[in-house]
Amino acid sequence: MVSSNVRVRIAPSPTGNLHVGTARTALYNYLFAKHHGGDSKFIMRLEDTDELRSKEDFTKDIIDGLKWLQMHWDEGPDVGGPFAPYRQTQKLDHYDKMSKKLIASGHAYFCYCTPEELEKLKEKQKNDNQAQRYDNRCRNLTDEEHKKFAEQGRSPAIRLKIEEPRVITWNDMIKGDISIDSSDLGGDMVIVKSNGIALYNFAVVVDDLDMKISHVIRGEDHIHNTAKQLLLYEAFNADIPQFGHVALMVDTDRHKLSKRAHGEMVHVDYYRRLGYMPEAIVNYLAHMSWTPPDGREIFTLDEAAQIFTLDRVSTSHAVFDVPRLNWYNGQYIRNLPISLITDRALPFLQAYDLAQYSRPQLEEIVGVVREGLTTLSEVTEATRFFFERQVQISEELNRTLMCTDNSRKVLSAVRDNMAKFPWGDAKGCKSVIDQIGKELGFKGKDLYWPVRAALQGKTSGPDLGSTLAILGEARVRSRIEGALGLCPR
RNA sequence: GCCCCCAUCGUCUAGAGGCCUAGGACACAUCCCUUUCACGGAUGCAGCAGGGGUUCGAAUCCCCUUGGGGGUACCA
Repeated sequence: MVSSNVRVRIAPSPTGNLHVGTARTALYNYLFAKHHGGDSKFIMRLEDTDELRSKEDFTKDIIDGLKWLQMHWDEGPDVGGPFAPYRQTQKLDHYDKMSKKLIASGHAYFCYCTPEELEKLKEKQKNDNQAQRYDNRCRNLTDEEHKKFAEQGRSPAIRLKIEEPRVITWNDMIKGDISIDSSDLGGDMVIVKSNGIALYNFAVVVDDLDMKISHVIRGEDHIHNTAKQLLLYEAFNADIPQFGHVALMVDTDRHKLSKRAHGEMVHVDYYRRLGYMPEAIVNYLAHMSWTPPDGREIFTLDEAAQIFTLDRVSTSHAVFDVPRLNWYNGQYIRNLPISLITDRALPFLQAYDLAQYSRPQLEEIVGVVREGLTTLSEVTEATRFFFERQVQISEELNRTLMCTDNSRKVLSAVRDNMAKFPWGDAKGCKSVIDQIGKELGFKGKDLYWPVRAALQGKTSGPDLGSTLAILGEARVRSRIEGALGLCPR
């Protein structure tokens, strides 16, 4: 808890569902703010100026997803705040006003070039083997020329003058000194489109200024944007925030994680549906490019916030590795309170008749299978035999195991000793089976497998004593009798 | 093409000149525990991209090469 007044933001654009990369960037901003404590604020802002691709469904997915991951913001489109609105499409007039200021101060100008003209310019540059960029041709239009274009009915875009050459430098909080030459920025940049809508780089700067953002932590795909945005801060003669660029997450082929190439696996919602724990996702994402000083692997959001610093964020790409995420998920499934895991498992058990068990029994059921789960969606299959009236025993198992004389002896003995089982007591039930084994002279597989198969429909699964204890007398009796009936003499 | 960023086991990383015969975790393999599957425990496998410097000493600093990634829009 060093200094207060840190104001950071996550600014997703609702052009797709919540991306794991966005989640990680949000996480680093969140941790940074929480680490500084005091009056520090984590802000959520929607960058929806791309009217073609933005959708309300995506907005909902992003907000829900981030909240599900437990990253709560202090200001945002849904909770408001002192610098509302937090949605760019609601600030279009404001951007317009701000752009006119830059024109008045001589930093920006109207550009009447049509897309066709620009295309032609590029074509020519390409043929001449020159770098493709805007040639600043509208920068010094005379009043007469302005009039002429206006009379032709052309509506102008607004461009920011970019002085060339000059070096733009900043000390990146993650990467250290970065410098970019203004000549490599592609010429005077458009800040407002000819349809009057502000462009990304401009809207971002205006918003970050409006919202008094102190630190900008984002993906390194924004490094050149930062150079452009720095020019805008200068034009506004405003204080410049600190910038930090996090290396991207890539796939096993080392390409940027994208919806196009990877489909749903880049979306947080995909993992949510599969039954991943938000705690595990956050832990995994945090640990991806940041390591705590003490090297621990498992930590909560709060614990991470205590010790999070940007100087421990990695400068190089990280491969998004699902097996590792799975390991984290398994850890949390095993160690979070059983009542919580049961709550989360319930949606995956809706196909079953849950009323046949009490809540404590349901917790026991989830408790005995959780050890083997990677994702919670697997709980459906893992617990099937607890709920279904009839257990399916395969042809083969039937032939090779169930219909042998030995198995029939074991099962008959279990049926005849039903009264001896202390239902509800796993250890007690187990010892009754052992007792039966002793009397029959069976042990190991010979003893356990027939019972296991009769009750679970398979020879591997959760602990046998627990299974008996939870199933209870009625279910055990009917399953044992069912199994005996499968191979009548 | 041009610009920028990056470079330690297959993967995530520790490492800020001697503590490194390079540590941990995931994955994988073997063993132990165990009626089974898992869990857990133990062990093993495996890495400083290459080449030059600087230095008594380099994974760590500098340069080059190579490789990888990102950016080059009136998208965000």
